[in-house]
Amino acid sequence: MKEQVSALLRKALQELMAKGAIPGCDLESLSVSVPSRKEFGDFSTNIAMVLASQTKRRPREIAEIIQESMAGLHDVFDRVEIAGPGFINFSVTPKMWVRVLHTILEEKERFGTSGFGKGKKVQVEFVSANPTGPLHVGHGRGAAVGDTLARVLRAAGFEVESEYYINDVGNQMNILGLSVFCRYRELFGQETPFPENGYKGEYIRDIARKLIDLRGEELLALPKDEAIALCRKFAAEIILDGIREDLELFNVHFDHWFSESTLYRDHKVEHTMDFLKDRDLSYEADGALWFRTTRFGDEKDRVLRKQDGSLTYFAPDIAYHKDKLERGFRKIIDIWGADHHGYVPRMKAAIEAMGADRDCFHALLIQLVSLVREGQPVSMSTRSGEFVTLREIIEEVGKDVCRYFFMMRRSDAQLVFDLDLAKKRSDENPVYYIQYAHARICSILRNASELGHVPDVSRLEEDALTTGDDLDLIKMIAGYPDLVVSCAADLEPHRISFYLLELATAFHRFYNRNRVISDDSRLTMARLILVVAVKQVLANALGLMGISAPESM
RNA sequence: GCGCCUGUAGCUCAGUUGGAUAGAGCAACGGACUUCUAAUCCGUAGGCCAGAGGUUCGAAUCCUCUCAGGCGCGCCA
Repeated sequence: MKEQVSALLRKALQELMAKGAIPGCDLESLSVSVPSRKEFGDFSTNIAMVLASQTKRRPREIAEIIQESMAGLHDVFDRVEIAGPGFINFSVTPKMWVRVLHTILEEKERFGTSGFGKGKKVQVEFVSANPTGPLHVGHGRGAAVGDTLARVLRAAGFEVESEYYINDVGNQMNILGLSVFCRYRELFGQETPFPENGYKGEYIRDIARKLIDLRGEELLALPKDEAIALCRKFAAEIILDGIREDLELFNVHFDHWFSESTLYRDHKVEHTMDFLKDRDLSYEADGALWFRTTRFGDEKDRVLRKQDGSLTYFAPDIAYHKDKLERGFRKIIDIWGADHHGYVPRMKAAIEAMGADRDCFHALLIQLVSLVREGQPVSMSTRSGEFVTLREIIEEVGKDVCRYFFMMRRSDAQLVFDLDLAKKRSDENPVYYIQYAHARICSILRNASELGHVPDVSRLEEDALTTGDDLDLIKMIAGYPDLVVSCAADLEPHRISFYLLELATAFHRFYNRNRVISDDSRLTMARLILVVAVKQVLANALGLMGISAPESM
């Protein structure tokens, strides 16, 4: 609808400009918005004020010219008014609004999708936790945000690939192997000093036990290095399988799992190092190899190869992102913990060094999640192995609640996860509130069906819905496609959760003040179609968040 | 010391990227079930948008400074 209004306005402006009645300007920046107050109509534009400020003419004078040129569109607008300093406000006719219902019922689960992204290839990489332990709540937030964003971008017409980067190379993997080996030996009564920086969680013992089930005491006889390597491989596989299961349980699916080790296997790290060297973007100093990131706006150069000859984490990461570029992604989105924010400038530098536009890379930073139970913070620390896993939370409060709660805040704001609230089945819990709206509609439809009322769009009469309550609801769902676009454009998927809450509120209000099924068969049909449309939008938006839309509760 | 993020109602937070009289939810208070699911609704109250300057027709939003909190500033990952 907004698009239609925008198009009509654009057409009117073009004609006026051609006649020289108003100053010219590029129509790209034309902004049509939904005003904050109902009295200001359905849509509003500030174009007259923008044009006026460019030419020192009075805004209202220009507004009047535009108003006049659009006054004839009676089938679309009830009113075109000038208000305030020079806003032009449009009120769309009820008939036009009712037509939106046709669109929704025809498009069904496709309603809200658009061609905004124009098929541009975009990659969203998220979670990417090291396979050294189970996913914890922090990873859960990244998973919820990343998966929702991927779905949102897809709906907005981007060609999206979601990816999990497996850090299966490097020191932390050796420590993992060593940690498991120590527990393994302990289980045979061979006391072994546990590494200072080892993984202390109980899951390490579980893995050691599984290893014993499979291989018995075989490893004790092997050379230590070999035994540790075996432990490492075994542990990584088990942990990664666990991560996959947890994500599946969380309704998060990846299109692609990318293993860091393949970068070495395929010599991509090596080639990247050569690439930088050939362009004089790296140099030797103090026995190390440095990348000239300062050429691309970083505050200091960064080490690629350490004095001891081993690579930093950064080196394969550059190769990884080079690979992303080579795979043809025009927009690369990485979702990281906020504690990695210092890493953004050097990654942008790397992107630019590889000849791409630095703005095609986006790092979405996810802030900390803290858990609260009975008003008390739940203590967590990864180091000591005392952390609450994602799986525990899902099992305690349910997948749907969990996904919603992680999306209740902007991703760069800290999140307090209230476990007691999450389990409450009342109006305080937004998830049940929203799902209840969906279930209620399903119930109405069941009752209607028993009475022989079957929603049929072809029998929808355009003047059957006239009350403010009916139209408010239509306007709300009509705005859904714009919401999806704005979430995709700004990479802010959390807005979906707020929209859902507002839509559910609008529906519950409607329900309490109006009857869908009544003696008036014309109105009954129209309202049935209206609630089917609301149900569809609720389901579509919940779907973007990976949350179920129950038929009954 | 330098850099990034945050500061909006008693609490938790939105605010569509500069628009009109700043909005929700919870908590508080008062109401609504003979009615399609009360896991619901309606009403009341609640504000120096941390503070001070600046930019302009117009600022919670942009710029500068100050204050408060969080996080970074590894040849860790």
